[in-house]
Amino acid sequence: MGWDAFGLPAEQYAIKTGTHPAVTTRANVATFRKQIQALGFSYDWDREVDTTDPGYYKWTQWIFLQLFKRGLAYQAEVPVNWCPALGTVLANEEVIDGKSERGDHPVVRMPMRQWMLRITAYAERLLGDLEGLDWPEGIKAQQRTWIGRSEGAEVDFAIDGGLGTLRVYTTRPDTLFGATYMVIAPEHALLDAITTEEQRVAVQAYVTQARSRSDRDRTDDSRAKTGVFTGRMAINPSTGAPIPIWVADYVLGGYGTGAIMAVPAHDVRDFAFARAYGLPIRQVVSRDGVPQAEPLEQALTDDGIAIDSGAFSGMATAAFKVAITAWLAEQRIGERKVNWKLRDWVFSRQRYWGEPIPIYYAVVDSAGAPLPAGALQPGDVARLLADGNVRLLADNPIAVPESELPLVLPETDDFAPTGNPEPPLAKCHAWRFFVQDGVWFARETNTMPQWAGSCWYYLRYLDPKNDAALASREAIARWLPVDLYVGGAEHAVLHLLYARFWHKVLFDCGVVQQSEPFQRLVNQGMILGEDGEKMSKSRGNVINPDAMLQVFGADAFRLYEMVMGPLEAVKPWATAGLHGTRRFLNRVHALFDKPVVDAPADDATLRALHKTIAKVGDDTRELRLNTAIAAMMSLLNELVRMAALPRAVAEPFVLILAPYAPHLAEELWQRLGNSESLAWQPWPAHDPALCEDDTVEIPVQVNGKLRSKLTVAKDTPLAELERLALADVQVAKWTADKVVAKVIVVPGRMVSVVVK
RNA sequence: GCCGGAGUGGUGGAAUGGUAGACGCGGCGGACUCAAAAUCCGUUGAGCUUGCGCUCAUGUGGGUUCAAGUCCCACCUCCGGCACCA
Repeated sequence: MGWDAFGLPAEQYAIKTGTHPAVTTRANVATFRKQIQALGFSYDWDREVDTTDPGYYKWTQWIFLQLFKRGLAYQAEVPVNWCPALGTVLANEEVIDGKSERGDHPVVRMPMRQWMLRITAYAERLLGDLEGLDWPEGIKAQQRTWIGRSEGAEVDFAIDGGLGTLRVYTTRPDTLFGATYMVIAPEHALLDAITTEEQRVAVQAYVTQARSRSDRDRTDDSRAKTGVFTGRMAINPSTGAPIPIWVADYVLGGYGTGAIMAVPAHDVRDFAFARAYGLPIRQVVSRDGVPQAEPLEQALTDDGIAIDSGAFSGMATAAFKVAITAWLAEQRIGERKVNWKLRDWVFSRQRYWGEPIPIYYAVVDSAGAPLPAGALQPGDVARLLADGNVRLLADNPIAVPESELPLVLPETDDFAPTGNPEPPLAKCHAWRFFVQDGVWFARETNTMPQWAGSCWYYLRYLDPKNDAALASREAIARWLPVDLYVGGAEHAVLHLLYARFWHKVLFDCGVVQQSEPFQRLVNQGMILGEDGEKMSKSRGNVINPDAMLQVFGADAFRLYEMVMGPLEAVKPWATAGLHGTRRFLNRVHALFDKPVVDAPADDATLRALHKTIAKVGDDTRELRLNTAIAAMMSLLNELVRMAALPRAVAEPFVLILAPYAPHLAEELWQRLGNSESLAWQPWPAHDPALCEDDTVEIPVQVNGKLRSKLTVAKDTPLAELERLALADVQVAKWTADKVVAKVIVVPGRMVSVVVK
């Protein structure tokens, strides 16, 4: 059991009430632990972990240092959501339509120094290794989309006026002849240089407007595309034709080169833009070598046959791509290029309640000289820093030695925002500033995001008390990889991608021996409210497990959750269904009021028992918990008919029931005279011979319709089955004045007669 | 729009290409009870016959097959995810 207890909710509650997040966390953990224990899960509580425990986050920090040493953790200027009114930086989910979720205050995007993790360095492996994983196709597909590999080419376009070249990325280099204009993103570095004097005012106005637009607005597909001509022309290298360079925010600064060649005839976005601004549209791909009638209704984005493309005309798209990429390389104006949508991971948060990042910086004066210890106190250094008399060597981060981990979060009662974009830890002067070798240093004040602790917790389960390593080599060798990971689909990309990334880094560090952490993944479906809608307080359809436990008991509750339907399915709660599982348990209990006898069970009962043992075993392994329970219900329906209960039936029945209804099963086990818990009993064995019946019912079809059933010995020969089928009274009615054309006999299964 | 998943009785859901509706919930009838609840027994897809039976039925329309809920093609609806990524 693990508590992922750092993060926003505890911190926000702390700011609101003044209660330290550690206190809230402790109380919440105690409540949850009690609830979970009441359900009777077989967790190994000796392996309980808590991401906020310094003994745990020591290793979260240790992993960060490994990332840092490998150049996978670095600093960059990244925009954050700064809310002046609240005096704090907000997470993306706290910002709605450019306003803070709390209080509806304006939020501005401002650049800030952040720690980043270079997950992009692992993009290729994160994509490729999905192949071998036993995961739901949907999750794999989501990860592939998120990683977003695309193949294409980069191409240089000469800018008119001797301004050098503008490089674009395209996945359709074969449409180069159809590029009739170019677009660069508003944040493109060359925009200023490209813009002509006549257009400068218009372009600057557009850029300002684009910047104020939230990401959400910018990516709203339904919004009409906007843009402004920069005044500058470029040269299409394939045709030599001058084409205008526009600036438009439908081109993203952060992807590819931040500039595109626009081919309106063969790209829906370029088509819409060209239409809106009256730009030329030139067809260069056709379905069959013949251009479509103009004006075009829409862009033709499919592959096809090149037209009007110089020497390349007539080529199929795939071949053309190869040919033109080679030509571009030859001309030294382009090359093949693979691009990824995946971005590096912003790894710092301006929060108190998270793992401190184990990094510090030298404090230097305006001349760059170290600040000697002197008689200064940490508070004095803070003041010097605030007044600009000293600064931090932010470009030279220094790792906290591993031997000094954990770097513990300072005790404080002031975890409120600082009122400026600095994290709350900046206010903990005595923690932040320290003297080493006679000069001052300052610690990093950003903390890690909540993902950090949950990225690797499965490793800590292996060896949760180990103080010398995150887990011993023996424990890692013994347990990994995780053979079954059950989790919600909401973690499809972020958590599962981050965890895979860290695991691969640890693999490269030699800490773990497999490159993937979770071999098999199953997504349990969400339980909806009784109204079929997502449970939510505002909707008032929330089911409180505690109340259900009170009324129906833990076993009935567990059983109901399992019998509702397939584990993966999203399904609505129905309290009425709980009556069914409770009734089942009552009936099991009543069954044991019958005398338990040592006499052997009759053949039919024995067969039913063994079939059930086999089915419950198979279904449990395959996580078909609903049908496993149904099978036990069926068996019970047989057993209640008996006057006495043979021990040889009662004991295995209790044992297969135990994983599903442990409380009742344990009680019945004791009533059977056992003093030791059934937890130490092996799964009961089933006799395959008893799982097959001697006589079977064979359906007989005539022309595909069921007409009769034969009850015959299991191993009745084919010829005999055919004879019996044709002799059957019911079958004869349908074959009477017809010709039997064919008889298909599937032994033990079915007889199918075809008549004409 | 793209990707993934799902459409089966009144209802939750079962069904290696081989007897559609297992097992529940609910309903109906009966037993017990003064009565109700609980419990137990029976019954329960629709329709026709109320006889042995027959016809229809797994979102829609085609197809493959002796045989299709299951496989193939086209489409509809719902859920989840992504979405100006060139």
